[in-house]
Amino acid sequence: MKNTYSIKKNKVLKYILKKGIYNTQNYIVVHYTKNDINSNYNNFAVCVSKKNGNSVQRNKLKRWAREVYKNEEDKLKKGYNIIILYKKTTIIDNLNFNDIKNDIINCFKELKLYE
RNA sequence: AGAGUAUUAGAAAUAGUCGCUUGGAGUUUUGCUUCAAGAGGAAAGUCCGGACACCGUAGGGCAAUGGUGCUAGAUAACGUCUAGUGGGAGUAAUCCUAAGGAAAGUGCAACAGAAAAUUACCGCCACUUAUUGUGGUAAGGGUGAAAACGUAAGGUAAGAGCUUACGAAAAAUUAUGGUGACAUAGUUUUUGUGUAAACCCCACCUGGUGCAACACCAUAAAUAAGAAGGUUAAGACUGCCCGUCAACUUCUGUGGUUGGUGGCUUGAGGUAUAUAGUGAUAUAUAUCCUAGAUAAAUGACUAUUUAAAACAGAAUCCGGCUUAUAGAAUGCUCUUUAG
RNA sequence: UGGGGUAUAGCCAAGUGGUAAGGCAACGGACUCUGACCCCGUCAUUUCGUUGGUUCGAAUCCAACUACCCCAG
Repeated sequence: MKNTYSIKKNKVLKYILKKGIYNTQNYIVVHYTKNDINSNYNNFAVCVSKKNGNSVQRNKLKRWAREVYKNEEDKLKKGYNIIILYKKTTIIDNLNFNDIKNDIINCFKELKLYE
């Protein structure tokens, strides 16, 4: 992930979740806003709730989301803050990597984040 | 066939594409290339014990609080472990055991029952004023979770460890064995309810906070005080000059916002062999260096083969305990059946 | 990372070793022309989050576990 930075401040996350535009799929919610500056980079974060399982399953969900973002990074527009949320009802037992991948790609398409 | 116990490992291999963290080397310069390494038996719960750091303390002791509680040993230490003793479960292998003191003192023991610790309701016996009385007695009845050693004989007015025989338990003491807990045997005395996971007594241990500890670097706002400087259109002493104060600038300091670095992984380490020991473990020699992230790395996909497989993710480190755990493998032991 | 607390009927909640008070709700009855208020009665029953232990006896004492909540920074 060359041109992205991770979001570290709690204030920024809350601002994006309040003011941002979002779209939902079966397992995933994506929020985004524009950056203040006309910049060449994106800010990115993944959130997994504690209701989604124990730490192994949460870690795996995070890795999947980061993997999808890494593969789709070059096609995206620049200058946005993006957050990927998992819904509280998603459980890892019935899921594959491809389900998550299709969800995220559909979200990005609906939000018109592709160039 | 069934059971017990101890230990081991806890998905693997090949090829390809993309990618993360740390370290080394190279190039070049802050990027790239290449090489190597990269989660567990419980990393979990945070239930104990330590290392380490800071605070407190001259050094030590007593008390309080809290904890532990058979013996000997191991260990840095422990509430842990090993080997035993006593008690309990099991045909057995084997397993379980907070297991000091109730004869230091206090408290409690509902209902029932006469009585829950020096007790007498019914009853038995004697005397009698002949009964709804006095005295003796605790064998029998009944209550209860628990009732003042058990059985038999003697004895007696009736009875009673009152006496005797056999047996049970406790205390003291002697002898033998054992490092010791304790065991065996004998003598004397006694038959004194239960509860300490109720207070308590006895013995031993115990200062507090915790890596978000702590150290260093840079840094925001406001600023007591001190030192130096000497700038001015400027305030005061003072009308002017010098000077001093104030103000100004810089530094120290105070204050503690934000970010970073260290602490951070070579250690009560691992592996192998030998020796000592029943064992936990210890000693010696040789050899090896095996995660160190910071919103948190160790991953994703494709193809082939075996397999269909759990519980589960390091966060300062170490020794234990407890809890979760698919299907397996290996060693030893016991019981039953058949040959 | 460290520390603390709670769990009792559908809901709220008392109960400090001797067999679980009370209120709301629910159900049944009574009153009323009908409904509400009022009145009477029933409802924890192998049982106090789960498991095990101490005790004659445990919601209560002890240990381990589960779920939820709070605090410091």
